[in-house]
Amino acid sequence: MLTREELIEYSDEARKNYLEHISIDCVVFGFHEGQMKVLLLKNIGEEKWYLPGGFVLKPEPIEMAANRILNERTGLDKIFLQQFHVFGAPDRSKVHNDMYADMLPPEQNWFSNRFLSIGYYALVDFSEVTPKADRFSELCGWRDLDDMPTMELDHELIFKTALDTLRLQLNYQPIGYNLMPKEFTMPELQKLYETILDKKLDRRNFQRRILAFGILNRAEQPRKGGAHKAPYLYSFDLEGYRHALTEGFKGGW
Amino acid sequence: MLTREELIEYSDEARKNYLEHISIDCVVFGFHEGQMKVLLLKNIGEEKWYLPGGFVLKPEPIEMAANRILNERTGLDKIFLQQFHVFGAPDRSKVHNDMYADMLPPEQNWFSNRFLSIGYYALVDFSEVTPKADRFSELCGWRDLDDMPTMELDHELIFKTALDTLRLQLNYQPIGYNLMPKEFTMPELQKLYETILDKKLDRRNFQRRILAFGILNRAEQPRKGGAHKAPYLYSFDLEGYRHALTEGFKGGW
DNA sequence: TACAATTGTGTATAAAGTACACAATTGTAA
DNA sequence: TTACAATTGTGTACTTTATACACAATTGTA
Repeated sequence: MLTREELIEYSDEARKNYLEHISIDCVVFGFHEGQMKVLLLKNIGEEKWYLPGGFVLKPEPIEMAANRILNERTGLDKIFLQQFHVFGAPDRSKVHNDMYADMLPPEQNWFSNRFLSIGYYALVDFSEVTPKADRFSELCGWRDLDDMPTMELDHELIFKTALDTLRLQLNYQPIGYNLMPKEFTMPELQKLYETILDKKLDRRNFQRRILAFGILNRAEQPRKGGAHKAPYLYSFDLEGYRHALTEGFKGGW
Repeated sequence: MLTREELIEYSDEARKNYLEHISIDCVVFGFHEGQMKVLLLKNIGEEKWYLPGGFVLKPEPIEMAANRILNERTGLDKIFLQQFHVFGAPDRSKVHNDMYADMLPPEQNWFSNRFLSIGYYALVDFSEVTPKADRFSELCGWRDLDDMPTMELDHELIFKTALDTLRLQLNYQPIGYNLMPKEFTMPELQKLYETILDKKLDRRNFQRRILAFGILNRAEQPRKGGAHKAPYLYSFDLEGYRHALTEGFKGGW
C-alpha cells in the first residue's frame, strides 16, 4: 500500500515511462526436489498473493519487457519465455482500480487505468534463481504447484491458463532443458513430466519414448554415491533439442 | 488517406473512445470451391493491403471488440474467434506513425501512437459473409490462400502466425464446423484439410480417421445430380464436435 | 548376508497409422 | 446402347507406435 505522496510519484513516473493500459504477468515455473514450483509475490502486511508482473516501457519490445521484469525478480538473464494469452476483461484490474480510488483522481492515478495483461510463462533453472521482492511485496518466493494460495485479480486464471498451455505444449515440444540441471537421471526427468501432467507414467515406456525423441545424450559414467543402483546421467542434446523445438515432435497430419 | 481536418476529428474521436496503444488484427479464413480464402482490405487509390482490424472501446472486453470489428466487415454475428498472439515490436506501426506525422503533433495524432496488436483468427462460413469496406479502404474481399498479396505493416507476419497456429490446432481440435456449409461430402471436407495443410492426404485413410473422431453424422440420402457416383452427405455432430473442442483429440501423454 | 528400494532392459499385445486395390455409380462421347 | 473416364465407397495387409507387464542387476542398510 502506498501513501498519497508515493502514489502521486509512482503514477507520474509510470505515466512518463510506460505504455498505458498494458501490463505483463508472468508464471515462472521451476523444478526442485521432484516438485514443480511457481514464483509468487506476497503483499506487505497482507495475505495477498500475486504473480510477478510489470509494465512495458514506451520504446520497449514486449518480449524484452517480460525479460526485464523477470530479471528483476529472479536475477536471471536469458529466460525461456513463452507468450500464451492476453487477459482483457474490463473488470480484471478492478481490485487495483478501487484500491487507490479515493486517494487520487482517475486521470492522474495510474491504478485507475484499465489494463490488458499479456501472459508469459517462463521455465527456469530453480537453482540459479535468487528471488527478489519488489516495492509492493515483502516476499518473493517459490510455492509448490500443488500448494498454491488464493491469488488476487485474475491471477488464478492466468496461472491455470499457463499450466494448461504448458501441458498442451508437452505434446509437440520438448520440455526440460530450461528446467533441469545440466545432468540428470531418467527418473528425475520423468518426475518433471509427471508433475506437469499431474499423473503417473510408466517408467519403461517413458524412457523409450523420451529416448526416441533424440534429444538426450547419455553420459559414460552413472551417478555414484546415492543409495540403490547407480542410475545413468543424461544431458540434453542441444542440436536435437533445438530441432525438436522448431519442428515439433509428431505431425499429427 | 485523411485530410488534416478528418485526421483531427478521427484522432479526437479515437482518443475519446478507444484504449490507447492497443489494436486488434484479424485473419478471417473462409472456404469456397475447394479454396481457402482470407479476408483482406485494400487502401483507396493504393496497392496497399491490410488485414481487417480496429481498436478496443474503453469499457469493452477484447473478445467483444474482435467480434464487433469483424461484424462490421462481414455482417456476421457469432463468429468463431481464436486469440493467437500479441505483436508488440516497437516499430511495427512505423508506417502508420509516419503516414500522418507532419499533419498533426504526436500528442494529438492517434496514428503517432505505438500499438500492440492482438491477433485473432476467425473461421467463417464463406457463403454467409458480405464483405464491407471501411472508411480507409475501397475494397474488402477474399483472396485465395495461395495468392496473397504483399501486405503492409507486420500483417504478413500476423497472417503467417495465424496459419501456423491453425495448422497446429488441426492436430488436437476439430476444424470445419465454422468453415463448411451445413451439409458436405467427405471429399469436400478432405479438401479443406488439404488446403490448410497444403498437402495431399490419402482419401481412404482420411475418411477412416475423421470418422473415428466421432464428430460426423452421415445423411441417409447421398447428394444427387452431380456427375459421377453420388457421394454421401455429412454434417457435424454438434455434441461430439463440442466435446472434441474442449477435450481435444489425442492425449499425447 | 538377507533385504528393500531402485535402476536397466526386454517382450507380448493392442492400437493407430500407412500403403495400396477393387468394385460401384454417373454423365459423356462414340 | 455402350464403352469410358472420373469419382466414390469399402476393405485388407503391413508397419509403426503405444501399452502392459516381468525379471535381473546394483546399492546401502539392518
